Amino acid sequence: MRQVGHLGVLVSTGKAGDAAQKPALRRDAQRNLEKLTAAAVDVFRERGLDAPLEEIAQRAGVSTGTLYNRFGTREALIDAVVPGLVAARLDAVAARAHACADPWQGFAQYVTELSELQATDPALNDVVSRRFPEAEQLLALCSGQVDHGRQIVERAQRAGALRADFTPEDLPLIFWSTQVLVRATAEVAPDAWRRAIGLVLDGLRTEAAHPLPVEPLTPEQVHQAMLHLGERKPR
Amino acid sequence: MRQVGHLGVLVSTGKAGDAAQKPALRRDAQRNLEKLTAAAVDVFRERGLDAPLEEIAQRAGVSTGTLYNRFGTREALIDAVVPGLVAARLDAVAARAHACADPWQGFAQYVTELSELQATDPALNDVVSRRFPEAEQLLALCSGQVDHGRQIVERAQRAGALRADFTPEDLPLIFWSTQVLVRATAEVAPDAWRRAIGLVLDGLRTEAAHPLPVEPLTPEQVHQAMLHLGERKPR
DNA sequence: AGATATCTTGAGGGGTGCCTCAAGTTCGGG
DNA sequence: CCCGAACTTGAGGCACCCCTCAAGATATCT
Repeated sequence: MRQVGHLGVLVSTGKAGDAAQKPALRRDAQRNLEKLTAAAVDVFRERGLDAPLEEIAQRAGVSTGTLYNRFGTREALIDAVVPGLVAARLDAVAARAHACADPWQGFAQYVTELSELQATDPALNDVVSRRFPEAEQLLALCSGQVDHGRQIVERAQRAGALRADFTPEDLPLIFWSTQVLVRATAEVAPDAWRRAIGLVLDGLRTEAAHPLPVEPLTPEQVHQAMLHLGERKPR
Repeated sequence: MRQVGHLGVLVSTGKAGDAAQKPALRRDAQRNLEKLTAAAVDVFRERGLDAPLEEIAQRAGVSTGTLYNRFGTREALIDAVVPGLVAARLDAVAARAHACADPWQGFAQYVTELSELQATDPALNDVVSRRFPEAEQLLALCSGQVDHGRQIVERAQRAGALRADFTPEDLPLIFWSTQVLVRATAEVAPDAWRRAIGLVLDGLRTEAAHPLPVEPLTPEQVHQAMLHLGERKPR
């Protein structure tokens, strides 16, 4: 029973060229793997990261068994596909925010553009508002984005524009709101989220600040909450 | 084929004492109906209005067939049960808001207390953020609540405290946000929503107002959006 | 070409939940 | 006490979706 470990792709778990070289897929298997990742990209973009795996297999022209052979779990597939799908756009948003001369402007633009991505791309929406703990690449990517967010927040606060009691852990609150708003209004008023973001931003300026009733979340609480956000069950 | 119409309860669809008197349930059937509504109250409160009907039947000690005989649809059951479950508390919230001497205070308290109910009671959360178009009683109740909301908003605006470009149709945006926030943080930081509400409220004061990027929703759009909010599917 | 390890298939078993209907049970008036 | 109408039952069909595994197909090495 050779444990191939459902990797197949980028086995670079440690230093390269080590003992356990990649077992080298058979050529047909390699083709299928490519068809699968391509299909996954399409389906995830259209339907979000909860899309039925059966649809991905079908669109790749392959049976679900093959999908499970290649990637053993949904999250492995996500990890193989989604970072490439979202990394560039997320980085670009953070970069544009940093490039903004006015720190408040940079912050506001960051929040707005991220929400815009959420509204446009279901996969990205899931990336921003949920967490897939088995998806290491994606996890790393997210933690990088969290850093960007923190810097953008801190810069706006140093400039005295963003209220001082705001914390980077408050950012997710905003994106969670956008998530549900986008879902609710996508087919009826696809820009409605802009209005909500506008209202919130006005509450984030230093001049607007009134004391807040409770402490911010800890990063760990944010993480836990994001895990819960994917659950299907009412309770 | 006698069309009894899945009513059984309060047939008062039109003027009473008319032709189609209530067919009068058999005594055992009446008992079952009572057990069912009692069970539905419990289950809806614990799990929200999407709770499996099978669980309600089971908790009533009755088969699902009986449940479907009495109420033909989930919404009929909701309509029979939920108004009594929420009306008093919703009215009380609105009344307290009106009773507040300071209009801004009244508005802020209204938003806060409604969110509090959302956080506490899954059934109420669904009532506030979704719409069940077949549930006439409940629909009527909601439209009454909308009126209350509108009055509270307008009073705060007349007092110059609430920004003038806020509309009653913006209220649902807030409650949708609370909905997702409560779901995400219930087990991790059950008061987190208070922080989000605090931030939003600070954006709603007249002094905080900056121009908003898009028009408010129409009441019809709000209605449509609330219909969508219950959907299971990613898309 | 033959042999063998690798890969694919797709039916099938899980689980959740909705809804129905033929057959059996119970009520309650006569 | 009897019988028909009213009521209940619960297995079974449906729809999703997950994941597995024995059997068959295919690539690659010699």
